[in-house]
Amino acid sequence: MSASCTVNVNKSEKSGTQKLQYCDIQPTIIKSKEFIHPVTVITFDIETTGFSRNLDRIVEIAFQDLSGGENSTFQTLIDPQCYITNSSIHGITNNMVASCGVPRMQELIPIILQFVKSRQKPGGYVLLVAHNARTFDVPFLLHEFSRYSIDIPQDWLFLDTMTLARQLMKLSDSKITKISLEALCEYYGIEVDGEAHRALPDVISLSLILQRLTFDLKLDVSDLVERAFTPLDLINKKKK
DNA sequence: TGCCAGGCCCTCTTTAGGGCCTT
Repeated sequence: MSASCTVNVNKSEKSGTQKLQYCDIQPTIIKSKEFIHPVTVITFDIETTGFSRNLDRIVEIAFQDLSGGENSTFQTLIDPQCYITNSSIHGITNNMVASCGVPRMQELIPIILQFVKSRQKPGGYVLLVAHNARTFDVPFLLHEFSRYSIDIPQDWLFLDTMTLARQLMKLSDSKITKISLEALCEYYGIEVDGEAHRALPDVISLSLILQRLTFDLKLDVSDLVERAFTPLDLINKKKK
C-alpha cells in the first residue's frame, strides 16, 4: 500500500456527506473513479481485562496512521476502574494503571476523537483497521463509547484483517494455515518490535501485515473500503 | 432460570457442531 492513502470518489456528493448514515458511506466512497475523496487508514489495537465486552474493560489502546509522519502513532494505558486479573497475558498491572496521569476512558475518548480528527484529511473518511475487529476490538470500542453516550463519528469505517487473512488462506498457492496475528507475523517474517500483547508493538506488526496482505491480495484502498463495516452493520446483525 | 463472549468459517453440515481468534 502506498504511504498516501487516497481513493477516488464523487466530489459532487461531498457537500451532502454530513447527512449520510453509516450504511451510505461505503457506496459513496467507492462509487466513482472520476473524483477524489481521501481515506485515512489507521490501524489500532486494544488490550483488555478479558474477552467479555459487557464485563471487561480496555486497559491500553494504540493507533498508527499508515500515512506516517509526525505524531502518526498514539498509545496510552487506560485506568479500567476495575481489578486486572489477566496481567500475565499483557503485562499491564493494577499498579501501572493506577499511576498518576493514566486516564479513564471517559477522559480519553475526546482525546481519541481529537487524534483521529488530526490525522483525517479535509472532507475525508477514516478506515480503522484491527485484527479480529468485527468480533473483538470494535464491539469493545462501541461499548466504551456507548457507556458514556458518545457516538462513533459517522465518517469512521472499520476493517477486520482476519477477513483478508482468510481470503489469503483460500488462495491455492498460499502456504498459510493459521490466521492469528502471531502466525501472520511468522508467515511474513515480521519481527515484533517490543513485547507482544502490548498495544503499540501489536499495532506496528498489524500495519506491516496489512500492507503485505493488501499487496498479496492485490487490493487498493477502495477495495479495503468495500470490505469495511460500520457500527450500524454490527448492531443490525445482532438484531437478526 | 439462565448467565458466565461471540462471529466467522469449515465440515464428519444445512433442523449442527466445533475450532479459530481476540485479552
